Amino acid sequence: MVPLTAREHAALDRLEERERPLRRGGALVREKDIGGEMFVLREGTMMSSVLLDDGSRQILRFLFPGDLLGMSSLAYGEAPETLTALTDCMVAPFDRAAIANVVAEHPRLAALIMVYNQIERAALTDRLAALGRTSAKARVASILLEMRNRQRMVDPQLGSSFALRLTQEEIGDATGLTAVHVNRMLRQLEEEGLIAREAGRMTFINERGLAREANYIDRYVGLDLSWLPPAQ
Amino acid sequence: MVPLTAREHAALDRLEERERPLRRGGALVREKDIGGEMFVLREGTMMSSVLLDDGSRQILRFLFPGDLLGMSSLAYGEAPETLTALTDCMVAPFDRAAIANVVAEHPRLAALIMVYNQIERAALTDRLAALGRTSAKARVASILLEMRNRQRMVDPQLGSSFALRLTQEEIGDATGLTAVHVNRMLRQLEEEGLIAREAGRMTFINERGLAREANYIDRYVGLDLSWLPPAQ
DNA sequence: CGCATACTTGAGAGACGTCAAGCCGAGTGG
DNA sequence: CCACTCGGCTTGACGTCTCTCAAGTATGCG
Repeated sequence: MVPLTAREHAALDRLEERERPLRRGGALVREKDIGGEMFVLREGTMMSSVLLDDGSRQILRFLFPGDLLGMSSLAYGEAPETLTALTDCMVAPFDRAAIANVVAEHPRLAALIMVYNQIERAALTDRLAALGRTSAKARVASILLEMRNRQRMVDPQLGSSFALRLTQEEIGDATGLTAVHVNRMLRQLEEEGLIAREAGRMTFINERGLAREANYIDRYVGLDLSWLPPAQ
Repeated sequence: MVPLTAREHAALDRLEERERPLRRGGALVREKDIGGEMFVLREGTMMSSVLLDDGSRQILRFLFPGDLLGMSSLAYGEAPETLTALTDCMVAPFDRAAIANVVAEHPRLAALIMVYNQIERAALTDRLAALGRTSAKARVASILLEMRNRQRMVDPQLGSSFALRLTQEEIGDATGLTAVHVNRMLRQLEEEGLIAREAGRMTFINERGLAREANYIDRYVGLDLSWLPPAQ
């Protein structure tokens, strides 16, 4: 999005110099963990979630390569959310001192982290509005669009057919529904000719109609970075 | 929270040098507004909300003195949310160049803005989990606790009795409920001896029980700022 | 081949929404 | 001072969306 200087590139490379693999299903951070480590997701798909004390789970966000994980450590000693791998992943851990260094030495990178925070915030508020004010069908449709669009940022030639890689229970935990009802909503979307499914593969038959159903907004377009401070 | 240097104080004062009053009910920013102004809320209570295209509204967050408003301008050219005054307010506008200057000149203040973003993020994810996975009664209870705790940060001697200053419709728009159902939930909380109400005044009779009902977490405690870079 | 995990479908229940009516207090204008 | 309106609160009856429970069907894996 923004051409970086050699010094900025070097600073980012230092954040990512260590690598750590993570198995599908593995937890990178659990709620209330202490340690304050943060990560760059390099490969794979993850999710962040919270557990309520009746045992139910709310998935907050799906994470894709390039995302920053665990930034809540900047404010809290205990992790407020769990980070789990949906597929085999590679992450690059770094600590808060590394962020302190970036902020002190690379103001433009610090500003880009703030931009990242705002994009994530907008995505969270979109889901908040979806949970509060839209129907089950709309919420499921919006998860489908979100997963495809975010996968497409990693693989730009991804078309209208893709591997969702979520169980119906995970879709339910993201949308505030039960797995049973997610199933019914998927079938309805299928019967209405909006999507098709075969063996975990999802195909958008009528993407326009799906987006209309879902009220979906892509928060990775419409960015305006003209204000960034000069590189240093 | 953190003792600031004279230079840092001066930089913050520069952000707040202009002041602008706002009447109860007035809109400071509307969705899709262009302009990218941001604000510090100095006095009063505000809310941020989005409108869905069926006309329903979701309130995302309530805002209190000291809060930063409209930071989404850091990422977007168009405002993604509306900012409305719940009471008469005073705000201090600043522009993105001011943020660029803070980031370039005052790394520790930049880091504090990141901390602020993470606190806000945690509050949003709490509400997300509440909407997705808790009952109507729990959501209403959690709004009551949130409003009291945040008012108490402005006025530390505020006790268990306070002016809520929200209509039942506003509570509904924040919790994803109808005003009618909010009314029923308030009455239930009252009948269970958790709260009392008289003429817009709310009193917590059994705060412990209310917090248990609500699953409420105060996101302004448990902060860990030990990592901040040195002042410059 | 047996087991676990995920998906599918039906029937019935419950939480929350919709519609409608009435009430109350604060302005406001005659 | 009194009608009048208006926004907000309250309550009942009824409808519907989503959940729960339960059973059955793939699919993959040791």
